[in-house]
Amino acid sequence: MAPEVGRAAGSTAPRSADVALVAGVSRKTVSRVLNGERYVSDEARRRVLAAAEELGYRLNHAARALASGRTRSLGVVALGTAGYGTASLLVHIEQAARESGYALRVIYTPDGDPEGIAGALASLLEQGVDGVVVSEPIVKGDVPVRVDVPVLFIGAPPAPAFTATRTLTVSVGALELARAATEHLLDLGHETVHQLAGPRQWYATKDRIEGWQAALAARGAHEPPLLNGDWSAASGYAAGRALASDRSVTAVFAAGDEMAIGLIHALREAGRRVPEDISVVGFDGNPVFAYVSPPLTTVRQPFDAAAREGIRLLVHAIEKPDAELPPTGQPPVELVVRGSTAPPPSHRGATALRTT
Amino acid sequence: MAPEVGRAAGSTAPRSADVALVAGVSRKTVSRVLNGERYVSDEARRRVLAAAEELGYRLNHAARALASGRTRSLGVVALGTAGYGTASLLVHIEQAARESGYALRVIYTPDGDPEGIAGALASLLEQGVDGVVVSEPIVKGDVPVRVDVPVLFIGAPPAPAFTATRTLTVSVGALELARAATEHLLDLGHETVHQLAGPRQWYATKDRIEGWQAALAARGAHEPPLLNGDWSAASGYAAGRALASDRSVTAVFAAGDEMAIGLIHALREAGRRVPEDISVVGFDGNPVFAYVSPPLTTVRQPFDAAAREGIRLLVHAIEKPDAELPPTGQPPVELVVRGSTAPPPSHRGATALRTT
DNA sequence: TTGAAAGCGCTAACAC
DNA sequence: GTGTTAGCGCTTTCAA
Repeated sequence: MAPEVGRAAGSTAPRSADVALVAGVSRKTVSRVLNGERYVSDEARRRVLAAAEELGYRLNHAARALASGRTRSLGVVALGTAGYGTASLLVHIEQAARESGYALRVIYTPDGDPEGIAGALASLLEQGVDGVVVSEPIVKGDVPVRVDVPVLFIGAPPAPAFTATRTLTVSVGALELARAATEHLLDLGHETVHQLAGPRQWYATKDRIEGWQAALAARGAHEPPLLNGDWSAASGYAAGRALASDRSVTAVFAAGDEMAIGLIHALREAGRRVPEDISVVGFDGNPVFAYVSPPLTTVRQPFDAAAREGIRLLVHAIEKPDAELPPTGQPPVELVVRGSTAPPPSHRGATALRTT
Repeated sequence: MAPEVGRAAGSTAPRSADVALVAGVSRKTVSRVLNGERYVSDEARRRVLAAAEELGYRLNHAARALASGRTRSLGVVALGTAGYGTASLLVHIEQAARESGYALRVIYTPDGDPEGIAGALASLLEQGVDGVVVSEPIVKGDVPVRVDVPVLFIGAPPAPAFTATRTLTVSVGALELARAATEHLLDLGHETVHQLAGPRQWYATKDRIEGWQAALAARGAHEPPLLNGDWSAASGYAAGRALASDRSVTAVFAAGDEMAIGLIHALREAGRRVPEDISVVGFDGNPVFAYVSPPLTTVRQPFDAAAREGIRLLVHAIEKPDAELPPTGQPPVELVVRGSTAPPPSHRGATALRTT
C-alpha cells in the first residue's frame, strides 16, 4: 500500500523522515505540524497528517526531549499510603497535567521524610521532568538536592532550606478548613474542641493545628492537649479508647476522616454515644463516609481545585519563566454537616427538659 | 574546586564527557560504570564515581533512551476513580517497579473503555515505555492500537482482540475471592446469596459474578437476579433501598467495600438490621471498614502480591524476550470475617427460642 | 579491560 | 511558508 520509501519499508518503526518522504515535505515541516507551530500551509499540514496516519507514525519523545531540552512531563512525589487524599490529589493532578499537554512520572515516598523526598526528586530529575509536584511534605530538615526546574508544593509552603530555581505553593486552605470544622463545633455550643492530630512533623498537621487554635482563641475557648494519630483508622481507634473515659470531652476535631472513623468506633464501644455525648468532625471529605453510622460531618479538601490551580501555576512557571505568576484564587472552604455532630449534652439536656 | 574541564566549567549541566575528563577515562568507560557493566577495573570505577559525585553529574535519561532504545520505565493505565483498589494497586506497582529499576508513567482513564485505554496506550508508547500495565479493563471492544512492548493485565485476561507483542496476565484471584465470600454466607446457613455487582462491562465484575455463581451452583442454591452498582457507596445505597422491601433477602455479596457500606446504610434506614436480618460481605479489604458499625466482613484483594508478581513477569518479558515466563503462584484467598455477617434470621430465631 | 567513531530521531537556528 | 545544517548526550559497534 505505502510506496517504497527508503527505510520506511524496513522493519523498524517509521521516523519523521519517513513521514516527510511520503508527504513530500521536509522533516522540519513534519516537526512543525506535529508541534502545532505556525507557518505551515493547510495543504502541507494535511499531507503530513495523512502520511503520519498511513505510516502509523509515532513521535519519539526521547529524541524530542534530547533535542529540545524539554520533556513535556511533570514529576510527582506522592506520599505512600493509598489514602483517599493522596489518591484523589493524584487523579486530579494527572488530569490537569494531561489537559496542559504534560505526562506524569510518579514516585511514592512512604514517609515523606527529607531523604525520601530528596531521593525521589533526584530520580525524577534524572528522568528529565520539566517541573515537579510535591504534596505536603515534612516540616523539618533540608532536602539536599539541586533542583533546576520549578517545584510546586501542594498544601504547604516549601521547607525553608529547599533550594530550587523556582518554588511555587498552592494552598488547599487547610487552616481555614480546620478553623471551619472547629467553629462548627463551637457554634453547636461545645465549650471547647479537642483535636486528634496527625504526625507532628507533617505540614498538613501543622496547618490543621493552627486553624483549630485560631478558632479556639477567637472564642476564648480553652485549648486542650492534642491527641496523636498517624492518619489511620487504627490510630484513631487507639486515641478514642484513651479519650472515652474523660467525661469532660464533648467535641473532637479529627485531622483525617479515617482517624475520625476509628475514633467514633472506640467511643461507641466504650459506651459513649456519637453525636449525643461526643461530637466528631473529620477532615478530607471522602464521600463514602456519608454512608456510615453516624454519617460523618467533615470538611472537604478541594483537591480538584488545588490540583488545577497548582498545575496552572507550574505550567506557567515552566513555559514563561520570566513572567509574573498568575494570581491564584482562594480555595473554597466547604463544611459538610452530616450526622456525627450535635449540640453538647448540656444543651441537649435543656432541650429535652423543654420538650418533655 | 573542580578544575577547568572544558564545558564542565560552563553554565550547563555536566555531561558524561565531563565526568570522563575529570576521571581521566573515556566516555565509554563512564557509561560502563554507570550501567554496572563488567570489564571495568576497580580503579577506573572508583575514579568515575568520584568524578561524578564531585561534578554533581546527573545522567540524561532522554539521551540514554534515544541511544539504547530503552527507557527503563513502565507505563500504567490506571482506572480513574480514586478508590482504594486503584490507589492501593498503583502504590504497590510503583514500589515493585522501582525495586526492579523502572520508573513509572501514569495515565488515568476514568471509564476504562476501549477508546480511553487505546488513547492512554498510544500516549504511553509515544513517551517510550518498555512495558505497560493495564489493570482490569473493560470486557468488550477492540483496543485499536499497535503495541510493540509487553503488556501486563492485572486482575483479568486481556480483551480478545488486543494485539500486543506479548500479553501477560496476573490474577488477583477475584473468582476465588468471590466464591469464598459467597461460601462464607452459605456456610452461615443462608439459603442463597444475592450479589450487588459492579458495572457489567468490567472484567472485575465478570470474575466476581462467576465466583459467586460457582459457589451457588456447588451448593445447589438458587441464583437470584443481580443488583447493579457502579462501585460507589451511593450506588450501593440506591440498591439497598430497592432491596430493603424484599423480606426474602437474607444475604448479599457486594462486589466492592464501598458499595457494601452504602447498601448497609440503606438497609438499616429501612429498618432492616445488619447482620441480624441481612448479612453483607464486601470485596476489597480496605482496613478502615473494620471501624464502622457493623465492622464489614470482606475479602481482601492481594494487591501487593499481584503487583509484585505482575511486575516480575513484565520485567522478565522485557529483559528476556525469548525466555520462558517464570511460573506464577496462586494469589492468596483471604476472607476477613468481621461483624456484618451472621446466620440468617431463621437460624437465629431457633437460637433465640432456645435461650429464651 | 579500554577507547574512537558513528549514530539514535528529533528540534534549533538560520537560511531561502 | 519552507528547507538545510548541526547538534542534543548517550550507547553502540568495532578495534585496540
